[in-house]
Amino acid sequence: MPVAKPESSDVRIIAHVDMDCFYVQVEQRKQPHLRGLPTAVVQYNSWKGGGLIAVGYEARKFGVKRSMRGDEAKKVCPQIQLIQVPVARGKADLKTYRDAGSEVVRVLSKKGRCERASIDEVYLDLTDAAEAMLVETPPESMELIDVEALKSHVLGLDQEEQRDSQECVRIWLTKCDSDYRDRLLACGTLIVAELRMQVLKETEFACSAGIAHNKMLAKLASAMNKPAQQTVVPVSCVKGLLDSLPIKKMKQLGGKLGSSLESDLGVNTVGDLLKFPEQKLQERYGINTGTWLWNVARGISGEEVECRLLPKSHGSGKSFPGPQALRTISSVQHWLTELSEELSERLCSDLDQNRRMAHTLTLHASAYRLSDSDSHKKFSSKSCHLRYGAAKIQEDALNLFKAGLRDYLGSYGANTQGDPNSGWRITSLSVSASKIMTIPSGTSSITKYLHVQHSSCTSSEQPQDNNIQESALHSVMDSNEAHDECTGDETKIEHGPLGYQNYSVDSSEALDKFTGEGKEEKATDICNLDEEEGERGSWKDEVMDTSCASKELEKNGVILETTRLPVVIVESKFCSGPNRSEFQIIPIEEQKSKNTRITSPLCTKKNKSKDKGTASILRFFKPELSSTSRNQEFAESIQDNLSSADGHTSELRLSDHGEQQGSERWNYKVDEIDISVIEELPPEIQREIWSWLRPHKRSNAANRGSTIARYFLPSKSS
DNA sequence: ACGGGTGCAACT
DNA sequence: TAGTTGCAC
Repeated sequence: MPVAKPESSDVRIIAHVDMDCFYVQVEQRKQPHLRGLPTAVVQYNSWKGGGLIAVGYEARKFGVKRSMRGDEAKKVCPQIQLIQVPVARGKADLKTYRDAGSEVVRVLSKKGRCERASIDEVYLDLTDAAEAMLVETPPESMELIDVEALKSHVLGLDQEEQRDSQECVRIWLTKCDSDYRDRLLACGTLIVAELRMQVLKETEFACSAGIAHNKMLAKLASAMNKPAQQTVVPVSCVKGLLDSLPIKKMKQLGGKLGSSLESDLGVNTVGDLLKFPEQKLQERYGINTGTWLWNVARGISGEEVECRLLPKSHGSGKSFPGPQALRTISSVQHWLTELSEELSERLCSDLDQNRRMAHTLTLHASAYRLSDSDSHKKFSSKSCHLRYGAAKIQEDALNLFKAGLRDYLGSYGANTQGDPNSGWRITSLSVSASKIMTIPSGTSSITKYLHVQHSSCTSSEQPQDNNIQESALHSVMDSNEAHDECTGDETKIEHGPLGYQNYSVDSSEALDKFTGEGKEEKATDICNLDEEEGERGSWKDEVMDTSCASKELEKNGVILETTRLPVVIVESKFCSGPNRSEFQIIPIEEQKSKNTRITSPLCTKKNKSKDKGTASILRFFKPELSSTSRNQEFAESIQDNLSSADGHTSELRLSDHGEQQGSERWNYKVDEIDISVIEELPPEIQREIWSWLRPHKRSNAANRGSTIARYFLPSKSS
């Protein structure tokens, strides 16, 4: 349910930019001969011609609608060009469109705060830019106003009836005695026109935009004149706009809530909503939603434009309708493999391009039982710590699925052994990765980093918010290395040739769910780091703790399980410059400072006693191995696991045992920026790192230029 | 047997 | 928190 946020009294200039039939444009750019032809993008051409997911404006004239099947579209528009969505791994692959969306964001984010709202929509907060323009070059001082701005639709101007509507707009834009808010809006209009032209020039994509004082109105406006046009909402016409607007047109009211307003309150337009006192709305829909609705009726929306250019999660899913429903574990396994591979590839790109890592893997499924056809859905989603590498994701996803299936079949006690025809069907599967966090750039001092990180984390009410951390980190980061999430998507070049390609992560508590123990048992596996402990634990304490753990590791040879020093090896894709150090320590932020679950063998007797399997990473640490052979093995390991998917991704799958424990709390990565940071570490750790890194460094030229980095995490045991 | 594939946010 | 639900494109 929507929630009301107080609207600040300060005037804001917000734009909503919406790409016109985006997928179609992407295809038309790829195949220019399609331009001007009725075109639609379709996925899965097999059943009834596939489903349309985007319809070009030429095709719309024929009555072609989104959500038509390809066959229907052909009926109403025989000459329609149906372009299929690319298919990879047996499923639709939207990468092309995602990447095209990033191109647009790159242009739009140059001016003002930018929020990527979806694959083809962006919100901009242009307040600062508009204010600056009003001071420096107000519209009335301009000799020439671009025609694109003059083509704007300004609500309330009656320009549609005017013969020279552009002249009307010019007058409106340059009127210097109008309301201050309108004057700012005029500046926003000019800025947005300019931005849209830039988007067109740099990407060849046309877009529409709405310019208003808040997101809600901007969004509303952007849809009013399409394609390739922009609409402005002056304050004075808000009421007129909303009065007769069907309630369901409002964002968030297109679903059940909107229907409820219609049927329960007889509200058909936003104007109708004005009659209801806030209290009445609250009584019916709760305090938050009630207030939100009351605000909606008045065009009030305090929602901020978030500074976010990158998605907060990645998912890969597929549905299996009707007869395609999956009926065996092995078919589920097959599809989970496909989905996991796609997800893994996207995670690797994200890491590579944006230095971000996801921490949670979630599996969603839909199912039904043959016995009762009403049993659809309710296949509970399951999540676990995310381990990188397609094989691991697939393995974990399968286990999550099995857990979900057990839940699903639950009391029916049916045969869950995966044999066919045990009465269940799967109609959709998806794997997704969330809790994505930016890896901060190198610091000159791990210690400093930790102090800052620690305090900023623990003082934050919102552990999810990494802006706080980011800004805190900037204070200790080399300025030229400062990494701004805000521009993370678009400033990769500024990160230099560095890129993180692949790595294998430590371990995860994922699988302990599936080892047969119930939840009670699992609870004992988890050391909750409560707030106080988290804050008390000093950096040194934590490191010492880890170094002790790492000794234990040496003894029993179970690195990932016995030390809370999970290792990540990262191969740099662009690791180019000969002058560039190959080894990097980069601290990885971990946002959760409170209640972080640490599943370490040091705090669980169960884990101590099991997991005797040897991680393959260990090979690199075995003292009897010469450094050369370690290098060799390392290189081989990389090669062995090279994934050929796009020719420049590869995956390291270092450890492959199924019962890993531990979730990182703090991670530090060895970075080229300042190798001396290693010297800040306790001697035990230093020795281990150097023994491992030095040979590598020397032989690196012969070693395919791999950049290697280790993450390790001192964490305070409870 | 379906718009599918994604993604977000609030709620519990 | 993990898991659910709703919404949107």
